[in-house]
Amino acid sequence: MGQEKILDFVLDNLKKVFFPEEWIRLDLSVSKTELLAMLIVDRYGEVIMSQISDYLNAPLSTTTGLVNRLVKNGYLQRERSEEDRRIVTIQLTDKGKTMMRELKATIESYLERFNALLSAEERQLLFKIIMKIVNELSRKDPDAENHEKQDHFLRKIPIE
Amino acid sequence: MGQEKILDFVLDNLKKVFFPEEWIRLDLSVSKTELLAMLIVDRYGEVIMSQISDYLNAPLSTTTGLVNRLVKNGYLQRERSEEDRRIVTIQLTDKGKTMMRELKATIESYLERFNALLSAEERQLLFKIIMKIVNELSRKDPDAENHEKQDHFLRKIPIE
DNA sequence: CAAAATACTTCGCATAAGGTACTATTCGTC
DNA sequence: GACGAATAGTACCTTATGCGAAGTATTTTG
Repeated sequence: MGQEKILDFVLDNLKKVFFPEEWIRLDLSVSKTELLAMLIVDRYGEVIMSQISDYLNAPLSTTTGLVNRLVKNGYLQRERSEEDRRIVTIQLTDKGKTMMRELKATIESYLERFNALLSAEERQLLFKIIMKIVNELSRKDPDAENHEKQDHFLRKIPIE
Repeated sequence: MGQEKILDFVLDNLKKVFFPEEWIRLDLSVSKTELLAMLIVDRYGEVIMSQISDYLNAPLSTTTGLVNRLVKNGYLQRERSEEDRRIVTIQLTDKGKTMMRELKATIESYLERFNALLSAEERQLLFKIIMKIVNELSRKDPDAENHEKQDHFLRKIPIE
């Protein structure tokens, strides 16, 4: 397949790239952004509003609205911190925890489906290639530096 | 890397999956949906409103608003068909064509960057793997059948 | 030729996202 | 320990997007 055909292939599949939620069958009751917010809460157990904002690269005003919705719909709960009363901490409710469990189960079933398609060598090489590409992409990312300076958190998961 | 670590890796990168436009540096002056509309116009040269609606899986009322914006901003032009005066045909303006050219150039430069990272064998195997995964994903897609029955268009690009 | 179907548009509403201004609390420093 | 600056959030308002329902114009069909 030549370079031009690859370009055509990419263009024909740009919709899938732009709207992955349509082909990844995660029939979600929350929006993509809401899911990401819940994800970060799930991964840290408890977060503060600013951490969600940082993670989403969104202003606090946006996060307030987002969390309002998730609280109203029973996925998150707010709590005013006692040590620093400016701070509001956010946790998952039981309903929220259940949803995250289901999300993980869905993703795992996808991973298994893909794994089944590939041989051990293919799997390994694919992993290597993905890492190369991820590194290449983050290398030229100007956010990389800006972001490091004043982070509320950001944990790096060491791979391999 | 074990299955669980892969899950963590996926979860940690879910944001990149959900919002690819943030790491694909396509500083766009139009929204994702608008870009997709322009893409389909570009690929067919001239389309009708219903074709855009079909492609976007959106009702015509949505498409009208979308095209209004793109016309107002000078990317598209409307024309009433003479053969069937109910039909409105859409084309790219020069400004729209320029934007699409730039989009393609950007994507090509990404492809080249990735290509440079991979050996010939890696490239080939990656292609094979992508095809396997794309096939697997589309295999279980219920839309696949529904869509075929009454399409305004939909061209399949034969790969390889 | 009248009724149905097609291709769109208009209008009004709902939601999401973000900017600006505001409140409450804590920190810094004198 | 008091007062201004900084921090953490919220409230309010505006804009953009998306869609349903109803309406218009044109073509098809029986």
